[in-house]
Amino acid sequence: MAEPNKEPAAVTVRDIAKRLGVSASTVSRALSQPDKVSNARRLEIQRLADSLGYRPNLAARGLTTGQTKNIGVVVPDLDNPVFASLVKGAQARGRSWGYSVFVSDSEEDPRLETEFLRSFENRVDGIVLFSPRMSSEMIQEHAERLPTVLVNREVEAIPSLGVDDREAMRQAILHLRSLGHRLVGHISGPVGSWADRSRAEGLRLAIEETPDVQLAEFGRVAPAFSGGVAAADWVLDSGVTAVICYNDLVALGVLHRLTDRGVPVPERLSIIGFDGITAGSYVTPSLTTLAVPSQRMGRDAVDLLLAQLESPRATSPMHLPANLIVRESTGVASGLDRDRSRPLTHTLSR
Amino acid sequence: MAEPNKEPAAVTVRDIAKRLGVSASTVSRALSQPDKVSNARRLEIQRLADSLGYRPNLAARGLTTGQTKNIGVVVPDLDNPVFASLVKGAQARGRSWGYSVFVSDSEEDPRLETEFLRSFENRVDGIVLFSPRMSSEMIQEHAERLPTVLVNREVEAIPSLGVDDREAMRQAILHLRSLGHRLVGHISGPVGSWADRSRAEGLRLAIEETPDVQLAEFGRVAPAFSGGVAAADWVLDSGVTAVICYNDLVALGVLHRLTDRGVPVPERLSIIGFDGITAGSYVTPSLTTLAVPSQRMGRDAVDLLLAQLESPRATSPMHLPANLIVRESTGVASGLDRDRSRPLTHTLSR
DNA sequence: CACTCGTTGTCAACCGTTTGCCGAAGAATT
DNA sequence: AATTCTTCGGCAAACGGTTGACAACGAGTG
Repeated sequence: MAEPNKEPAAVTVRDIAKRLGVSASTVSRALSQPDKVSNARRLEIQRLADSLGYRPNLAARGLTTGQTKNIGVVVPDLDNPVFASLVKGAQARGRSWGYSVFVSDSEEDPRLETEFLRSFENRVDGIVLFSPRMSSEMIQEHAERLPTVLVNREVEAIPSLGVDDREAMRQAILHLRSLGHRLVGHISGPVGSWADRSRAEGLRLAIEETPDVQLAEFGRVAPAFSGGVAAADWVLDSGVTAVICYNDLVALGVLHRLTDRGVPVPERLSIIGFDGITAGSYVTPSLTTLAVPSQRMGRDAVDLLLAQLESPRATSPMHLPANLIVRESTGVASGLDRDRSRPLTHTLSR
Repeated sequence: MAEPNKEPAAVTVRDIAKRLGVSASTVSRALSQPDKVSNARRLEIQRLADSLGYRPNLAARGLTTGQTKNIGVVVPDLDNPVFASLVKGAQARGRSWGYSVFVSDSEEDPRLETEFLRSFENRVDGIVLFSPRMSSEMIQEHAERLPTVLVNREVEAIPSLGVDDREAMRQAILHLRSLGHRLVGHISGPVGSWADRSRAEGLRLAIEETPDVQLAEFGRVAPAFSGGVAAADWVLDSGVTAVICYNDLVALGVLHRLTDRGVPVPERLSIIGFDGITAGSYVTPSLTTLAVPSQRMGRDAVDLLLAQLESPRATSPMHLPANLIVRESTGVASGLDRDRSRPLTHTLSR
C-alpha cells in the first residue's frame, strides 16, 4: 500500500534468457565474453539486452568475481579545496576505468577514519587514503586488509604519492633569493602533520644549498586564515623581508592582517603560500604560491591503486612537482639594493 | 604467483556457524533479528562474530533485501566550494544513517550526468541530484527509475530542496535600502541555469515590494571571477551605487577590478555576492554575501531522500533560508545623504 | 497423561551473476 | 567414412546473506 511500486523491477539476465529461449549463462557469456558465443546469438542477445535497458547488477557480479568496481577515497576535509579537487580528480579517473567512487570526509578525526575504512571492507576494491594524522601502525594494519594508496604521506611498504616538497621549497627559495631576499621566515603548520614535517624538511634542505639565504622559524599556527592573521604581526616585527607559509590559508591571513595595518605587500614583506587554492588569485595583491596539482594527484592515486590491484608489487613513493605561481605578493626585497649584482642563476641545478 | 594473497579471506556467516555447530541462518538471525534467537546463543554468536572481525557483506545482503545502503550524489563541479560543502553534508548525514555515498562530478555536462545516473541504477537506493542544466524531461525519466531528490531546482512531482531566493533577495534589498541605496544593479548568471532564473525572480519580487528602490539589469556573465572582472567597469559606469552579483565569484571579480582601478569599495560602490564561500572573508574589503547553507542542504537532502525511501509520498519543494552576512563591501550609498531621515524599519514585514 | 503452545534452530530456496565442466553438433582431417 | 578437433551452449554450483516453512523440544494447562 505504502509502496507505489516504484522502480520497475530491473531486467535480469534470466529475463533475457527466457525471452530468447536460451539459458542464463549464455546471456551472461554473450555480454561479458563475446567470443564464447556465436555471432548470431550474441547479436540477438545484445540487441534485446539494450532494447530492454538491461544493466547488470554489479553487486551480484561482485559476489562471484570478487570485484566491486568501487573504490573509496578518504580525505580530511571536503571544505578544503585541495581535497575537494583531489576527490574530483580521483572520481574522474575512476570513472574512466569503470569504477565508482565512495567519498568520505573524516573531519580530521582518526576514529572516523577507522570507521570508514572498516565500512569499506568488501564494499570496495581498494582505497585512496589521505590521512595526515592517523598513526603509521594503524595505517599498516588497515592496508593489509584492503589495498591502499596513500596520498601525501609515506609509510613503509605502502604505495604512496605525494608532492615533491623539497623541489617546491627550492623553487621558492631561489625565487626569493633572486629578488634579493636574504632572511626568510617560515610559518609552520600543525604538529603531527606529515605534510608539515615534509615541507619543513624540504625547506631546510633548500636553505642548506643556498648559503646566502638564512631562515627564521616561526612557531606553529592553526593551518587556517586565523592562524595567519595571528602570526602576521610577529613576522613583520622580526625583520624578515619575506615569509613562506604552511599553506595558502595562512598566507591569506598574513596578507589580510598586513593590509589592514596598511603595511604594503610586497614592498615591505613578500608572502608565499602553499597549495594553489583559487582564493589566492582573488585577493589584492594576489598570492604567490606553490601550487600542488591536487586534481592530478587524485587521478594518479587512482591509477596507482588500480595498477596495484592488477599486480601488487612494491613501489617506491611517487612525487609530483609543485608549481611556483608568481603573482603579486612577492617582490624585490625591501630597502636592499646592495647585492643585486651577484650572479644568481647558475646555481640552479637543472 | 603474482597474487601474494592479500585480503585474508573475509569471514562469513557460515564460518561462524561452523565453529559453533549451528546453521548459517541462526547466525544471520542472531545478528539482524536478535529476538528470534535465545539469549545464550545470541551472545555466543555475537561474541565470536566480533572477535573474528566479522563484517557482513553488504552486496550479498543487498541481493536479497534489495537495499544497497548506498546513495549517490551528483554535483556539477567539486571545485566549487558550495558543491563540495554540499557533498560533505550529504556524506556526513548518510553515514549517520548507515549509508555510504557515491560522489559524481558531472562537469556541468548533461551527458556525463546521464551516464552517472545510469551507472547508479541498482547500485544505490537513491540519489541526490544537483543539476542546473539537464532538461526537466530527462530528470523526470531518471527519477522514475530511481528515487531522487533534487537540489536547487524544482521539477513537477519530484521531491526537492532549495534556497529561499526570494527571502534572500529581500534581505539584500532591505539592507541596501537602509544604507541609502536607491538604484541597485544586478549581474545575472548563465542562461538556462535554474538558480539564475530563481534568483532573478526573487530579486524582481523584492524590488516590487520596495517602491523606492530601482533595479538596473546587467547582462549575463560567466559565473566566475573573470565574469565579474569583465562586468565591473560597465557597472561602475552605469551610475548604480550598489550591485548584487549572481554569485560570490562574480562579486570577487568585480571587487578585484575596482580595487585595481583604485575605486574605493564600498564608498563608491557597494557589492553583494551570493553563496557565502570562504574566499569572501579573505579579501579586503571582505565581501558581504547571501550565504547559502550548503552543508545543511546536503544533510537535509539526504534526510528527505531517506524519508522518501521509507514511504514515498508527494512533497512540496522545501526551502532553506539564505543568510545575509554583512561584511565590509557594503556601506552607505555614495554622496547621498539626503533621505537618511526616512523611517525604514517598519516596512520590514518580518 | 494427553494436548496445546511458544520458543529455538534447521532446511532449503532465493537474490543475479559467473564459470568449470560436459555433451552435442558441426567442421576439418585422414 | 571414421575419427579428431572446435565451437557452442546448457547444467549446476557457487558467491554471502536472508527468510518462510517447518520440525523438535520443553513447558504449561486441563
